[in-house]
Amino acid sequence: MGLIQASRGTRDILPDEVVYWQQVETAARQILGRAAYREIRTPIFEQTSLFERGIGEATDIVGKEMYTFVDRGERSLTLRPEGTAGAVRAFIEHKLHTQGGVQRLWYTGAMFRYERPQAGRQRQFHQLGVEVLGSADPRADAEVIAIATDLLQTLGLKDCTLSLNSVGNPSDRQHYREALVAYFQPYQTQLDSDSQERLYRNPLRILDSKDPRTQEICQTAPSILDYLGPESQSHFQRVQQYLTDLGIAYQLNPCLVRGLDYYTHTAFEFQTENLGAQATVCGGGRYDGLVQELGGPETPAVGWAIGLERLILLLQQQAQVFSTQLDFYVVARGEVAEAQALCLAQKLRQQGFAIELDLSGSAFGKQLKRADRSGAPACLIIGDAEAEAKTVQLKWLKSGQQQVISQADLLTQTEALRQQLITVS
RNA sequence: GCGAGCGUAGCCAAGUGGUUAAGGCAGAGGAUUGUGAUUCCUCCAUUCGUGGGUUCGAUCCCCAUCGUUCGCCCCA
Repeated sequence: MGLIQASRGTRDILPDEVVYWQQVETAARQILGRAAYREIRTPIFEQTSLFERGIGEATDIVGKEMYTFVDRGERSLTLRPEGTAGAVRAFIEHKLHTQGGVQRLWYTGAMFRYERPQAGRQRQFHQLGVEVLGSADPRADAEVIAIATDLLQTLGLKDCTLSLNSVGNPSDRQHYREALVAYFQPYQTQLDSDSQERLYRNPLRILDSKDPRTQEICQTAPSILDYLGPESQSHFQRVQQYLTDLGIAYQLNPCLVRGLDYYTHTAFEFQTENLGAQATVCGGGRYDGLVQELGGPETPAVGWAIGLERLILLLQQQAQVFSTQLDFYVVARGEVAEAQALCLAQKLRQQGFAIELDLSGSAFGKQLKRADRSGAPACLIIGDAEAEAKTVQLKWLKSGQQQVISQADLLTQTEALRQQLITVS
């Protein structure tokens, strides 16, 4: 019918759903604030080369998923596909390292990847992420994981498991990569076609193939954990020890590899079985080389990102209801009464009450029905008689009890009103 | 980028190559001109995502397109 719809892979978040988003944002602000993380807001688009260098030319994100365009000044720009590159660029550009010590940052916002939409996967989606810049201490790894755990738990997320791995430093990984290629080569023809292609380009990826025969072959493949040098091993051991000290359960998964080139040492994911193929709710790890790669000083770093659409899908599945709580629903009929209702509603709002004013002008019966459905514990009724006497009928919807009170008293006895609202609910 | 399924009102849906496209929820009005439940009555898709084709005739069959869902790839 020619109506313009939201573009493919984008969607509107309507008021009923926004309450979930606010719930997440409020919890995040509180938890991150307590841990001395500070919010950073970076641009939605960046120079294309930032992502090419930061994420890695060989990755799918850079290879086929970026929203890249040329602007009127002939610059190649890209809508950010993830948040880390921009945050690190800002860190370097504004020389935040000169502020000394460790920088703890967090961000939230829209990200863009050109992919086939699926449940829990869109072209415009939202992440909430943290980055700790300037610490190589394994306690930093443990801290970010603990904060993610805390946030997910606070939101009441169930059935979410933490997978943990180490991908070592670049030299460990190089040795491991060679060993893997050597192991897989004899099986080359038995691997699924995707994995055959990955054999030389990105052999680590073969490990998380979903093809049954490939998985079988992977069972006896060499483990990255046997290729970690002493330093990497010690780092990984300490991360695990700290998690145990924190009482955080995790599962070692030597097949866990991250998609982006910049990861080193710790890699982790929070996964669920309730999202179909999109199992990862939160993914992160350490990226000691990225800051330098982007032209900054040598700066170890660790962080994670939560996919908010996925998180909120899970919260909705758990049927948690967060409704905006109304205190009074105001109903009026008649010209004078309607004017009084308008003013009374506004004055009560100024006193801190949450008020919905019925604007329909329809019969009291209809207005009362709406009052009932609004979820407000009580309603205020003003008709001709009340308008004349400058009073209001205060009706408690649960009990049906009703009392007459003067409009002036209503505004001065706010403490008593508040008490009544509390006892009723 | 590849493979498969789906698209009938705000929501959930039945339906058939043949004049008027079930039903339910929600919504509006009324019975009740000042009080929430229940009940009852009335209204609520000139049209079946969009465009084209086949046909005397298409919501139904065919093609294309858009959207969506599931899987692969990949990722949050």
